[in-house]
Amino acid sequence: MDKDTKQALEIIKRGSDEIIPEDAFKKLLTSKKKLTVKAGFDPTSADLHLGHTVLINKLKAFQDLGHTVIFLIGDFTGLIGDPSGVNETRPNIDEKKLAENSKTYADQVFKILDKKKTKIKFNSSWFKKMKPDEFIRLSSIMTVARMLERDDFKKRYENNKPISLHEFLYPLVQGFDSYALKADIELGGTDQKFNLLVGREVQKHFGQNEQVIITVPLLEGLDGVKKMSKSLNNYIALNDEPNEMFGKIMSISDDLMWRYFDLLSFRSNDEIASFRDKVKNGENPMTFKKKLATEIVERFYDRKSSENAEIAFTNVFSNKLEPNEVPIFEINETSGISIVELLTHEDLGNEFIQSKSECRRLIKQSGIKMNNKKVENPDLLINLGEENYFQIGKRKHLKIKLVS
RNA sequence: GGAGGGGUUGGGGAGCGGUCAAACCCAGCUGACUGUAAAUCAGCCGCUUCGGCUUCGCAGGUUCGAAUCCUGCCCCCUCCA
Repeated sequence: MDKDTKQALEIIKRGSDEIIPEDAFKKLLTSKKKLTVKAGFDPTSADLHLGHTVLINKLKAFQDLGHTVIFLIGDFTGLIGDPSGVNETRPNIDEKKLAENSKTYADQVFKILDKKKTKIKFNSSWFKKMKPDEFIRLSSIMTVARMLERDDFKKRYENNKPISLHEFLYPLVQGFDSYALKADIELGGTDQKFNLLVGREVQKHFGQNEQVIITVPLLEGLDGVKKMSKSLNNYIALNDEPNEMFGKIMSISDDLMWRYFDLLSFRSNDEIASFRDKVKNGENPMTFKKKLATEIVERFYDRKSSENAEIAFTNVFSNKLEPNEVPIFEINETSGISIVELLTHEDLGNEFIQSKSECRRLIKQSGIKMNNKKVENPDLLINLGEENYFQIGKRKHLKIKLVS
């Protein structure tokens, strides 16, 4: 194996979980052939988050090595919903929604991938044409017993949780995509392993070379334990505002930070190793967490935004300064009102405090500051003409002017 | 078609005539500590004019009193065929 091939192998291996079969992969690399690398995404929800980008980053690595990347939008598979790792049936989604999501997906992905070098495909384009008899023949490749071997299905079956018939079709449909695209390599999350392997079987069944599969780990969410997902609300969305994105990254634990470095940063292995050393020798991990946050915000926005986000973060949280941009609200009343009434005023909506009960609770727990002073009396009267600066907890800041 | 099981506050899941706004766990929120860390600890976690009020799939009913019993309806699951 020559030096370039070796290096390529190393790049692809970083952060990857499994390469199956690895020998076949090495052979592919050695052949110097331009490889077709496929990864599929179901546009089942509108927003991508950083967890999804682990895979996209890997695609980018292939792209940078000169291979052909196919970004497959599962607008057909989306009708099924991938059962992988899921404990219950996914709801079906209507086609219109899928189309909308597909578009946002593509937009977000090309903040990482080079659009010109990427092929976008929709699997509806071949499945819509497929005749029912062909589809049935496809489904005959798999057996029910095989499907029930899968952990997720097995558990559901044992626990008397429903498994819908269409969920069995998912791996086959995904596998057929590989055949339709003549994929040499397919990437997926570790939870996709079964589906990816079925792809090999489908290709074999139709007399095609079997793809090599590469799995990448699922990124843990902000809690550091469960996988990042929207439904667990532990995610960083690609379209989170720069300050928010920065703040969320800063809130992860030190341990998790290294995981994020490995899977999300484009820094070299050597550089990351040197960061680790420095922390081990007593440097503040925050320094490096900021580097990570800056790199990622810059990837999805630009240099300026990421710098501003860092400054804003340091001001508000380290130096406890008032943020630069505090929203100001003007509220009309005929006379002075209590602080509870003010903060729960309908003109503020539900963004800050949900109810008067919650507001009183917060005051009791010393969670509300007015003009940097702890509020202790829920009946505190705010007079007409006053403009006050409120902090609700650590994160919510606002100014309210009471006028007649 | 038949037989069972079930729908409880964001999720999971107790409760099975009063002591229930409803155990417990998770998530979330606030405070202390900090590097907005994480971990930990403490408190909170339906609404309220703090008297109460509205909640336990929906609609009725029995009772002094129901999430708990009865009737009907809707929804979900499993098994047999």
